[in-house]
Amino acid sequence: METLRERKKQRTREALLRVAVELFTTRGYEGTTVDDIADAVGVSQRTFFRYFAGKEDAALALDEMTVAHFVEAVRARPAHEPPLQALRQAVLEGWDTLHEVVDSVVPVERFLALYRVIESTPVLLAAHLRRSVEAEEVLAQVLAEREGLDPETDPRPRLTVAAFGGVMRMTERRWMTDGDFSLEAMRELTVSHLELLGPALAGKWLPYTKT
Amino acid sequence: METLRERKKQRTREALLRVAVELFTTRGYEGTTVDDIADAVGVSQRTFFRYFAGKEDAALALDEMTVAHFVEAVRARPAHEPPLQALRQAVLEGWDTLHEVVDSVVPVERFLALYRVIESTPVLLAAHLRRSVEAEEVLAQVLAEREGLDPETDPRPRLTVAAFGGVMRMTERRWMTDGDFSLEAMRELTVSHLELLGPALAGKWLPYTKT
DNA sequence: TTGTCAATTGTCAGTGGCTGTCACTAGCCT
DNA sequence: AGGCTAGTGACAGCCACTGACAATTGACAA
Repeated sequence: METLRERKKQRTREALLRVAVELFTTRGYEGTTVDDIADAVGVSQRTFFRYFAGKEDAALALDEMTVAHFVEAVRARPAHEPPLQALRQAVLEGWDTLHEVVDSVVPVERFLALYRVIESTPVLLAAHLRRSVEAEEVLAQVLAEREGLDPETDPRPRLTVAAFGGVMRMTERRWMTDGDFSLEAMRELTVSHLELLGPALAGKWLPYTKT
Repeated sequence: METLRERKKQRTREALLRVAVELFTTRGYEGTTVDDIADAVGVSQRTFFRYFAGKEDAALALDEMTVAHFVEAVRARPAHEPPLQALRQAVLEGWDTLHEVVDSVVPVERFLALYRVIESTPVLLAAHLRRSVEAEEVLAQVLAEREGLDPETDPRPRLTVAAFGGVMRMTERRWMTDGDFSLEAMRELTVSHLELLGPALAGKWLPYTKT
């Protein structure tokens, strides 16, 4: 077990994160000041900044956890799967097991609400995109290892991850704007987009028939 | 011709932009305050904010011009070209004619230096990515029109643009970090990446042989 | 030309994110 | 019990950014 100090720290951090998410999803990101969060938790503003690098960091902490979770899922995929297939399966797994990562802080629904805030707040969206791109670097490394390649000389790992990442973020955006805001809908969107990717990139487009 | 007032405004804006780029590339983005820029031009800080939405906006103004230029290049591509081919040609054209867009403010080399600053400054990179993603929405619309499709029902335009965009940004990053910082190198990287995209996404990877 | 109107600017005051410093308190360890 | 150290609060200060108002300057008609 841990020392009392560490437990206290953990509790403070969690309280800050929880309150931050609560306020961001109710009053909006810009409508919430760091003082609001600190006051609600009962600590000084200075203490908030000791736990989070910035307001942004608190808003994206949960997102970062899910990204790490996804990367782990890719690592855990059987080695015989082709790269794109491994990414695809890992994403679907990631969505299916979202609650395992997020529930310790807030219920999944609250996280999804936060996601909407991120997507609709320019500065948060920007930061989110940057982190996604950073994650791609890690993913490329993972793919390269799986295939026994060096990403510095063989561009295919990074290439695959970049295209895949582009499609995933486009899927997120459509998920937000299309009406259905359920994990099931996200699953379906993901599958159909990944299936269409090949044909869409290959030369001329045949007439499109929705499945 | 225009009124004196408009010419003055134009000159002020251009002076601000030029000085901003100058300072960002020499002292770095964070190392430059808005007051530095305003003082160097001889206007008040308030005036700076009347011409640019923020410090960020000044740093990315040139980038935005090149993006618009690229979108136009896509629009101008012959209708018979398949979508991905049109994007590819337009990008290459865009790099070849960079000077036409940028020279009116600063020499191309200075712009390339600014690009490095953007890529290496987290907050700027984030904003740059967000703008790129916004541009993708426009591009998807353009592709859809070319093919006579509705992007709301047919995901292929957005899909293509998303994958393409991912690859392009991955190319930018590699361009920065690989040694050769010339437009020619960028051209070659672009071509080789786009050529490898198809094979990289298709199932298992064959042994890679550099061309 | 001159007077009126509108656009542009500077000044000032204030908010909010974020950081450095320093004294103080509270858990830890012998 | 008492010294050590990690964590905290209070305070001062920087910088990006905004609203409000007054002063200036170009535009345009009488």
